[in-house]
Amino acid sequence: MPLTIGQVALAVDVNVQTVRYYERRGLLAAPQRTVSGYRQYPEDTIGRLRFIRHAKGLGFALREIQELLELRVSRRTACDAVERKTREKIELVEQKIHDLRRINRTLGHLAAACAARRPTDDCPILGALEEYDESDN
Amino acid sequence: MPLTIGQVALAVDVNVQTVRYYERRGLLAAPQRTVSGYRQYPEDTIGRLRFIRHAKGLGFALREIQELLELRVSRRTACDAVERKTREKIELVEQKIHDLRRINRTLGHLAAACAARRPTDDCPILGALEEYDESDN
DNA sequence: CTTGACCCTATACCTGGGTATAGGGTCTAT
DNA sequence: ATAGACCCTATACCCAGGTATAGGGTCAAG
Repeated sequence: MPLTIGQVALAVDVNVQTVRYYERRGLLAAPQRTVSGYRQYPEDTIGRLRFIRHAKGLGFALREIQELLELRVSRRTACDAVERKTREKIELVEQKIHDLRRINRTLGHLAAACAARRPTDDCPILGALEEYDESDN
Repeated sequence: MPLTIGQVALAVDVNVQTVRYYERRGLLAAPQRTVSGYRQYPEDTIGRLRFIRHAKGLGFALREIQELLELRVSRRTACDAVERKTREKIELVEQKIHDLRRINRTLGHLAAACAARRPTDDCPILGALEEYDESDN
C-alpha cells in the first residue's frame, strides 16, 4: 500500500517540499500518481531518502549522491562503465575515511593530553593539530 | 618572512576573497598588518587553510570547523571542557567513518557483482545498495 | 614618476540546497 | 455538504558559503 508524500516526509523527517525538490533534481524518480494527481510512493523511497540524508552529512553534493544512486539503477547499461565509476567512488570514499581517521587520531592525542595533565599543568594543546596538512584534496 | 594574502591564497588554491571571508567568520585570526595595511600571514596559515578545505569536503560546516580549530587554541581555558568537546567530535567523526565504510562495503559488493558477471548476464546491480537504511543520523 | 600587479574596504551578487507562500483542488469525518 | 487536514503547481524567498565589483591606496621595476 503506497505512501503519500506527507507520510514519507514524516518517516524520514524531511520537509514535504524537499521531497518534491529531490524529484525535480532527479534524486527521486517521479512516482505513480492517483487519478487526482497525488504522488504515491513505494515504501523503499524511505530508504532512499535516508541514504540521501546520510550521504549529505558525509560531504557529498546532491549531484554526487545522484551518481551514487544511479549506480544501482543501471541494470542494462554497460557493466564496465558502472564498475569503473563504482571503483572511482570507492576511492573517493576511502580518501574521506582516511582524512577522518587522521582528524580523529589528532583529536585522540588532544583528548589524551588533556586527560593526562597534572593539576598544575596547562592543557597541553598547542601543536597537537599542527601536523595536519599535505595531500591536497 | 610573512606571506601576503595573495601568496597564501595561491598556495592553497582558494580565492583571496575567501581568505578574507574566513577571517570575518573567525576561522582565521586577523593577522598582523604592515604600516600600509597589508595582511601579513605566518606560514602555518597555509596548513590551517588546507585543514579547512579538507574538513569541508568531509561534511563539516564552517561553524563546526571553527570549533575543531578552536580546540587547539584553548591553552588556558578549562581543560575538562576541551576534553569533553574533543570526545564529542571524535564520536561524530567515528559515525561519519562508520557510514562511509558502510557505503563502501556496498559499493564493493556492487563492483564485485559487476566484475563477476558472465558474458550473457546482466549486470546484477539491483538489490546491492538496498540494505542501507536504519540508524537515523 | 609612472605603470602594472598587487592590496584595502564595502557592498552587491551568485550557487546550492532547501523552505515558504499563494492560489487552488481532494478526501474523510461529522 | 462542509471543516480541516492533506495534496497540487508555481513562484518567491532564505541561509551558507563564497565570488565579483567599485572605488581607492601601495609598491617594485623600468
